[in-house]
Amino acid sequence: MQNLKIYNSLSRQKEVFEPLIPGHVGMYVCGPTVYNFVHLGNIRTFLTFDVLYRYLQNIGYKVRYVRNITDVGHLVGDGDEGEDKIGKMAKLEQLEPMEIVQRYTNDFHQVLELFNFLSPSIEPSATGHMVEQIEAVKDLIEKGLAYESNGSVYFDINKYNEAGNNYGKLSGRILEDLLNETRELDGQAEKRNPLDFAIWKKAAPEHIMQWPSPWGMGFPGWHLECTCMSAKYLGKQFDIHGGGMDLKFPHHECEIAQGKGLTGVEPVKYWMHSNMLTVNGQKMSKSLGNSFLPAELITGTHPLLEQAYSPMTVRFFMLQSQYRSTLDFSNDALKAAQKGYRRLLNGFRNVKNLEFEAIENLEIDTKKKEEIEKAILAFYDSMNDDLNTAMAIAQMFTLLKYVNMIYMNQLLPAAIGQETFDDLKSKFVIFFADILGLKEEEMTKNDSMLQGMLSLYREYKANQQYDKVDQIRAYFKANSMTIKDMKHKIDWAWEE
RNA sequence: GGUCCUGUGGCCGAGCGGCUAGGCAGAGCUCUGCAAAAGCUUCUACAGCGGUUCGAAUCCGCUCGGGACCUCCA
Repeated sequence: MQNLKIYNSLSRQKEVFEPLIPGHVGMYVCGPTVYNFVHLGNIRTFLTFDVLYRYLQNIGYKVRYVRNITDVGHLVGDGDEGEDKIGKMAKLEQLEPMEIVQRYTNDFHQVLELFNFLSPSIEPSATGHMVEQIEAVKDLIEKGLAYESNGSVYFDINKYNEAGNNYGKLSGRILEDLLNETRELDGQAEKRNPLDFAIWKKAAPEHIMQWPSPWGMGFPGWHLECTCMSAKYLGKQFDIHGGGMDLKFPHHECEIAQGKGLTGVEPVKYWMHSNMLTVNGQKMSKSLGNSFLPAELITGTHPLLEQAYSPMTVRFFMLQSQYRSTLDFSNDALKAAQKGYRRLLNGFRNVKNLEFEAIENLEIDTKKKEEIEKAILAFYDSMNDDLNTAMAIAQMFTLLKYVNMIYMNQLLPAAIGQETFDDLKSKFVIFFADILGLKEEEMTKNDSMLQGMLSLYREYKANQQYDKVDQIRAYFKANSMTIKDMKHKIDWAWEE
């Protein structure tokens, strides 16, 4: 098996993953700003890192996964004079800011559960780390990398670069270009350089979220929280930092500058960025009005949706592409994913009940045995190749073929040997549930009732009462199920 | 305008110098009361034009199309 390789945005190439501390991984992912519902585009990013988290653990790493909640400091609009997002919603909805935060944090957690995301090890919030952030601002001023101006504090990019750093290296920006493109924004007069960014903002009296600081009442800049919280829980240097592609600049660029400025060392070893979810070729975003909320998806109520899709269908759909590619959302693609997912799911339900039966003098089918073993290895190789879940799923379908053949009595377990059989059985479950994080969703289902229906079916069929037989099939179909009428037994499956 | 990514069969989507990815849809076969399920077989590809190479979907150039970022964004 190969080593895990990760595409590092910093070097722009795939690198062999070597954690700073052998056997341990520190991973930080930018969480949501909880001022509104998370949409499907957000979910794609969290999915990428959920799978990474699962996979790292599965191959034996002890992982500390930190994902923050941004509950202050993220401004609305282009300028630094914009309103705080939480504060704005609080005014609109006439709620206490913390009510807004709580409401959307709760929603976020429900959504994560719906899509079967594992909880991070630590989920810190920006407002819970005000002391750390104020200390960091003080520290940066002392180091000469930040300056106060009219109650706000700005990070001094020129000073930072003079000290031998390179602001812009992550996103490939050139300082001069950035300067030429600087827009006319309010508050620029306070800055020594238009590119300097706020690490502490003075709050206007009517601003509802503000804290006392050595520079007066104010609130921290958006980029600062991630720097402080990642350093606090993962150390001044840690392994993986993830987030959506659209956070690369300026957010992650600023994080590097703050981290390096504070500690003198490169804060992150591997930067990972997941690509955007698009709708008709355009980035899904709230401002374009083409974003779906999870609730709209499950009920199928959004105008762009032809039907409802379950969370696992969506999870599977997203996993069929590689995280660094854009993924286009469409009804046709979702429908295809639904069928594929249910087929795999039926295999997952069946594989657990397969049992090995030794048969003497049965010749081993070497070709099949080898193909199974090859597919299992290929699954790991695919995951190791920068989390190529699309390719990993292709291997799952190869394995599914054999699961089905055994289940249908078309292949005897003994023909592939006990070892390969056991491996097929255990790995299929691990791949499906533990690594890809798929699961059986609760549809209307009652096992003992189903078994009763199936025994009636069997009886009617034996008596050749085909009208009754067809009737039972219709009941199943009405519940998204289908009867599998096989030579050796009768069973049911989710309709694909 | 600057920086970068991208264009694969009916649809989605991997691959990124030689080896049929895969899923969905279509066609045929086996099984079946008829079906369904499952297995088997099978049809459609690499935007266009040049170049490099023994060999290119994969590298290079140009043209055309799509997209992202450039202080809201996952």
